[in-house]
Amino acid sequence: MKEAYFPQEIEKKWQKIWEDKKTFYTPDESDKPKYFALSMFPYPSGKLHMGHVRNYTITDVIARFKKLNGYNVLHPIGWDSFGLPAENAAMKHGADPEKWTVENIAYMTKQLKMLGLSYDWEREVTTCKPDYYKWTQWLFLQLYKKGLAYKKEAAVNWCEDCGTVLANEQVIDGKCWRCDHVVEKKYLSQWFLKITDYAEVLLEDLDKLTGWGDNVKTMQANWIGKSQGAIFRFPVVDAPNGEKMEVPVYTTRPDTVYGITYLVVAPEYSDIEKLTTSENKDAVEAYRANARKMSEIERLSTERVKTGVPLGTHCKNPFNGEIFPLWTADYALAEYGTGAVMAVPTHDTRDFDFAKKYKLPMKVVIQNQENPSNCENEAYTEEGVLVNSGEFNGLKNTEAKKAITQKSVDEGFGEFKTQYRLRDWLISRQRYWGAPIPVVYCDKCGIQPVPEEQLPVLLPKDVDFSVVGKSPITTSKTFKDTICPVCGGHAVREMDTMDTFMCSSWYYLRYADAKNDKECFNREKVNHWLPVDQYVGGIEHAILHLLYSRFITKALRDCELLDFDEPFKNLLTQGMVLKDGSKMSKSKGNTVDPDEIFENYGADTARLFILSDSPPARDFDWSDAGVEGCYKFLNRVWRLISTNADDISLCYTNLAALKKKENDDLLRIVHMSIKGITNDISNDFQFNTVISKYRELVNAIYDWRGKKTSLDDEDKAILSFAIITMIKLMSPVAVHLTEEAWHELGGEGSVHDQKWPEWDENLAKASSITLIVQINGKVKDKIEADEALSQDELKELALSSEKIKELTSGKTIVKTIVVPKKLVNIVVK
RNA sequence: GCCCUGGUGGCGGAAUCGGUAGACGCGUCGGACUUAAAAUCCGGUUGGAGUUAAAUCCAGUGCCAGUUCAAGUCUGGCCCAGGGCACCA
Repeated sequence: MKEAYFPQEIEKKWQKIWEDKKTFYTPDESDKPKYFALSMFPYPSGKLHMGHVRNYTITDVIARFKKLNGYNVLHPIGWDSFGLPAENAAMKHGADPEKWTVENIAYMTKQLKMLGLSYDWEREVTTCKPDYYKWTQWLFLQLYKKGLAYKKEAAVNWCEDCGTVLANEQVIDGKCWRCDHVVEKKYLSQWFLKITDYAEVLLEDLDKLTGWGDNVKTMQANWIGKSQGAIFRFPVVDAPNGEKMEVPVYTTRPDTVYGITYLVVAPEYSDIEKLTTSENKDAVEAYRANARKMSEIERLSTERVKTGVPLGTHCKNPFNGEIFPLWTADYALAEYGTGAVMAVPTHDTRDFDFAKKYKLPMKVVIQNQENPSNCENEAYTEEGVLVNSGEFNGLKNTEAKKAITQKSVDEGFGEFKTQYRLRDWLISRQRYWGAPIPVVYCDKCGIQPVPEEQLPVLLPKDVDFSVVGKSPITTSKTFKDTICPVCGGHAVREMDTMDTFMCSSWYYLRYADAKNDKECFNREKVNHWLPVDQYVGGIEHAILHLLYSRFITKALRDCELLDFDEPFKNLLTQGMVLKDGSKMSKSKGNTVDPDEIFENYGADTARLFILSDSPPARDFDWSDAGVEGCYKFLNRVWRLISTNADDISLCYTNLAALKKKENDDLLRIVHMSIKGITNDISNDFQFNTVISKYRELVNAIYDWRGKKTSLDDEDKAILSFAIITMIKLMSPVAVHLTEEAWHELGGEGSVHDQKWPEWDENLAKASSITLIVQINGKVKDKIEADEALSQDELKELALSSEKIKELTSGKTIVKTIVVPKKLVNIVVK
């Protein structure tokens, strides 16, 4: 065995052998239990960054650990390869997005292989390839048949910079998630998926996800935004055209209904023109025009002073017969509830601000009996008892909610209503580089889905990427015109492509059956491998990808394509990789190129380091000194093996020799290491402590060896056992070094096909215990003791300590607490 | 405003059950080896008091209370940081 550690040489060699021997390929059939370990697949942006390295290393170690523990592990990888950056690069460099994407995938594949990841490359999926997007289109058609995909004209989020619409989930603080450009509203006819049909079950089933962090679950729950309240319909008393009209409102505060003093409709409210008197028409029109011009950010700012104008008409409150005016104000949102709000200034802070500004009347209807408020300076939004509320006076407001709504139901002008904040998922994109939405528009037959046997609807190649202001796909001369599948007449194709999140919301299913060209996946195979046992990825997908995937899984279950309802059993959201306290980014210039690390230190160092300093869920601060430290440690491990190689034999299973040495400290430390490392991995994948335990073990072997001038056979057995076990324990992390060492020591097959070491509970502890002796809870003495001692004997031992005698002399011992094998606490006065 | 997560040395962090606070590493200081350096090895490193040196003592896990023989860990109240949601009626 070479004396020096040359990672670059070893790593290349083994990567090739593993690939040639298909060491990490996964059969579908196996008598072992299955385990599906999955990283969120990458967008092929060009090069791996450290976030990828962290993500894939974590999942890789999990996959390897499970494999060594007897599981048939599925650990695949693929490419989320449709999307705007490819198209932008095409526009900039005149290249084809496909070419750009394929080249990036090739480069990043090389990098992934350099990292030594145990992927089954036979199952690689690439969302931009026709053999994949054919099935994305097919799934869209199934959703369409189920009534879960529909087209409608609506106000949608438009990013001028990206030249496309965005889903609600892709608008962050009024800006585009990808480019940060301010998002505008546009009225367009677009395709939506009915995720709102699943709002309740998406919320409810969060409880089933015991393997997910609360942070992600609450984020999803907030996003779904369930609230319970009532709908009340208020008759209009003076509609200008004499029509009999009513304005429905949604409220979560039916208990305040006697306090209504006006009503607000959103500027986009559908019936607003019919509700405006001729005298007020001009002012209302001007107000609406102004609201249209404002950006979402401006409009939704809570800081902004509220504005509005009266419509001139009035409604009647069926509860008390009061007449109140109608206003329009942009603090009412057209898309939520009914687009109209009943205003109770005394008990809602927004209504209060508005009423103060326009000097609208206020009426207190809820009172805190101990500390009544007249609501002159602020709204009273706490709980209380109803006043000025007719038959409901004296009721607690929590009870009144139900009673008042019930009355509206009985009298026919209201109902109980559950409302969600979640909106349907807009999947149309006015871009080229995506899966074409498989529908055509026939002059006679209207919207027609493309027949399944005609899939895939291929992306045209004859497009001009230099066009501005429209999708490049519209420049194709071959794509647009087609034949109607129903009447055979002329039809035009849908020119929009699908949101890439549609492609990524089912890719994990395809891994179960990646090469199937007859179906999107075989139902049995998908039921066998799914749900994913461990999913690992960034928190930035807490809502977007994870919510969409949950929805698609449930929808496909309802389409009877699979038989489970949650795709990801356990979720680990890994923290960000930081440098100098902030996220690595090109603009900040604080990135570290993985290639350089591979070149200078090797992949094993990179893998070891990225796991070492922080638990996976927390942010990780990159430090060059830390990398250096890990490299030194691997050198130390290598030296330990190479300098002792002659004394190490794989026949360490010479149990007789080991048995004789049961009290050997090293033997015990090895067993403790196996136990500790196994538990740390099993318990939330605490790889940082796993690595400190590697170091402790290595240090202990060095210490033990340093104390021996010569080794007898029993010593050699212990040393062999220690080093071979160390190699196995380190094999999921230092994948190349351990493989090389395994072979140099004469090991058969791959170290990655061995069994994970087991520990002996009796040996996985020190041969004696350190008894802690406390007085009044403070440590005063430590005594080496036999662990077999009884409680009384421990007490005796503690009291016989000279130090303790001295400290307790002249004092009364009130009580003595003995914790077996650990501690004695003497309480004195 | 509501919700989630976190707060421990100079730094990253450790501490299954309430039972030795600071494992392991980084940094740093001192030493060995060397003509010298690198590499490697050994030792110190929470703060304060104390001593020639030690022994030893005191304080200490964001703050304030509480429960307990014993609290980083449990309970109540607060402060700070990060993240999510938010004119959602």
